[in-house]
Amino acid sequence: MDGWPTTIEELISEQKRIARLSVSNWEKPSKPFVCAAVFICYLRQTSGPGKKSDQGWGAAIALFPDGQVKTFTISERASFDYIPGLLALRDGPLLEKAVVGLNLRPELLFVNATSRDHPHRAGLALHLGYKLDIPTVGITRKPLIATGALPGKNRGDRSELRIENETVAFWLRTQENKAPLVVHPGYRLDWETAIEIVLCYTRKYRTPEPLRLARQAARLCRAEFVRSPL
DNA sequence: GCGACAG
DNA sequence: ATCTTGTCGC
Repeated sequence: MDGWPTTIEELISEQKRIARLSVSNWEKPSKPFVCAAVFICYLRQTSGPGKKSDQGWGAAIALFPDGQVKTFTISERASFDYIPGLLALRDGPLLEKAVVGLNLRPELLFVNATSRDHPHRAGLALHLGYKLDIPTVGITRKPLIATGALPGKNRGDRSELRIENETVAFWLRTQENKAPLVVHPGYRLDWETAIEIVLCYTRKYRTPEPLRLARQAARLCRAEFVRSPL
C-alpha cells in the first residue's frame, strides 16, 4: 500500500513522529460492534529469520455481532528482511492491503505486533492503526524490549511490562494453565480498554477470536497454494 | 565483545 | 514468522 517507509532511516523517522502524536481514546461502544484482525504467515524452507522476498500470505477477517465472518486474503513476497524494531518495513504494506481488502471499516482491529513496547515507542500495531485510522490492540507472545514479572495463574491476572519507568504493555493470562500473552494498547487504546477487550474475545481460546480466525485463514490460504502452486 | 531481539 | 516431536482434549 501507499505511504509506507521503504528505508530504515525513513521508518525510524516516521516511528518517532507517530510516537508523539496525541489522539483521543477510543470508547468501547455500548452496542455490539464489528471487530477485525489481520495476520501474516510465510513460506520458508530455510532456517533463521525471515528474508526479503519470502512468499507471504495475509488474511484479514471481520467478525460481526451475529457471528458472521467476512474474510479477505492476499499473497505477496516480503518487501524486506525481518529486523526487530523494523517489522513495518517487512509486513506493513501487506497488512494494510489485507485490511483494505475487507472493504469495510471495523470499529477495532487486532494486530500481531507491539505498540509502545518498541525502541521508538511506535511498534507496528500502533503504526498500522494510525495509517488506517482504526483503533488497534497489539497481541504478541513475548515483549520486544519491555520487562516485568509474569502474572498470576488465573484468567484475568495481569502484570505491567515497563521500559524504565514507563508502563508500555501488560502480560495477561487469558486461560488458566496456559502461557500468558502480551497485550499492547495500540492506536487510540488505553490499557484498561485493551485488557477488557482481550478478555471479551478470549472466552474459549488463549488467542483473541478474531486474530485466531485471521491466522487460520492465512495458513489455509498458504496450504492451498502449497497443494497446487500456480 | 557477546548475546538478545515483535513477526 | 517457521521447524520438529510428542501429548492432551473435544
